[in-house]
Amino acid sequence: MQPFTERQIEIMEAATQRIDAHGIQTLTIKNLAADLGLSEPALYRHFENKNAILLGLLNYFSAEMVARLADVRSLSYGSSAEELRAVFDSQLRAFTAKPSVVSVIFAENIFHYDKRLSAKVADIMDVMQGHVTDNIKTGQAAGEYSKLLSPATLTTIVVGSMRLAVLKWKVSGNRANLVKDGRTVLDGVLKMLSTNN
Amino acid sequence: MQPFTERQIEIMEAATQRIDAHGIQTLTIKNLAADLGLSEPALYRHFENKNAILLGLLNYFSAEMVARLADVRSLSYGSSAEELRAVFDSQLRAFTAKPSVVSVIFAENIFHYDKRLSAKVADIMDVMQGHVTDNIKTGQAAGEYSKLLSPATLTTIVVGSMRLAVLKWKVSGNRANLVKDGRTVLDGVLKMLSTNN
DNA sequence: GCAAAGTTAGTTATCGTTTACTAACGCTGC
DNA sequence: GCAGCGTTAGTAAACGATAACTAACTTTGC
Repeated sequence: MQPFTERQIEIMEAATQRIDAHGIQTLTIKNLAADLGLSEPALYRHFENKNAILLGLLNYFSAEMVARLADVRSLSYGSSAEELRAVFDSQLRAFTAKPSVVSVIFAENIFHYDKRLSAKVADIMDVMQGHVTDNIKTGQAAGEYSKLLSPATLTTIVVGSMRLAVLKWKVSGNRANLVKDGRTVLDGVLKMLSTNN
Repeated sequence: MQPFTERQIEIMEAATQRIDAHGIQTLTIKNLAADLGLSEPALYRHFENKNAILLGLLNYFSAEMVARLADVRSLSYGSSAEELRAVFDSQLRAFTAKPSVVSVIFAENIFHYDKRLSAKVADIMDVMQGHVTDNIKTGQAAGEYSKLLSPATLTTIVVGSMRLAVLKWKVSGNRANLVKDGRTVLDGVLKMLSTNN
């Protein structure tokens, strides 16, 4: 989307960390300014209002994710399963590097009071599901995945399983190894889905 | 837990519906009182404070769910798969009957600002996972389910898939048929998990 | 020397909650 | 059979705290 200034990125990351650590209810301009060691009006030098910070941060993380996944998928893989592993590996590594992002990306409900914000979150979810559905269709066409279930149902199973793995990691206080645990779940799904087990 | 008065239940259901429709950010005493056609202080005749309303509603729905699922599982079934279908059938029917409850039961993040509230939501999630893990262990022991994957991984897959099915229904504005769509996903998982396909 | 980025000191609106009061009801005991 | 009394559930008005935001001034770096 837009190119953000350094200060804007600082503000958006501080907002994300606050939402992650203490919930959106505590995301006030006062708290956010204090987190950054700034006065409240200083924030308004960089964003028009509080909502613009939230919309900005969703656009910021969404753009990063779209670009990164496009990158991952532009490579060539020996099999559909291999590509799917690469996609989730990239995603789970990104979450591990910036755990607080998860609290904002997986947050259909906390932005429910604003159409634009909740639409953006739904949009991010659709991007991931799109990648998975593509992968499943290709894998089924190649005879690598079982055709017992429809791509739609399989997408729900794959994405749902991975989302819950992430949620469990979050509930554990990010103490678990998300890349490893997520890989175990994905391998499990692939094992059941594969035609040559 | 406690037996709630009729008025308390009215208040808790109004709060749940508001969270569902407009997000927790708009759950103020003023809005809630207006929804009920009452004055603000009237609410304090029935709950000590705003937090008690939220804690009360989580306890209220959690108790209903625990009792209902215990009931479902007290019956006897021809197979583990049949029992699992009955558990989720009951759960999805309950969600369909009271769609707003989902927004509050699936809300690890919106209660993040309060330990007691988020612990209660985590607790509710554990109850469901416990039922599923039990079922999977029994099904594996009976040779009905594949032993290729651990009960923990299979639980993540089953519960994760069903949660995403519910979330999709919610995002669709509850327009879809949750009982039917959820059943499709569960049947899909069971098909892959079953030893005699 | 000036634009960008910060400050102090306010604004108005709304938050959760309390105070003080009342109408309606059910139980006593004579 | 009803006066006296306590309880329940409501109200209007106001509380202090805090929300998002702004006007006006100062500092800073090229």
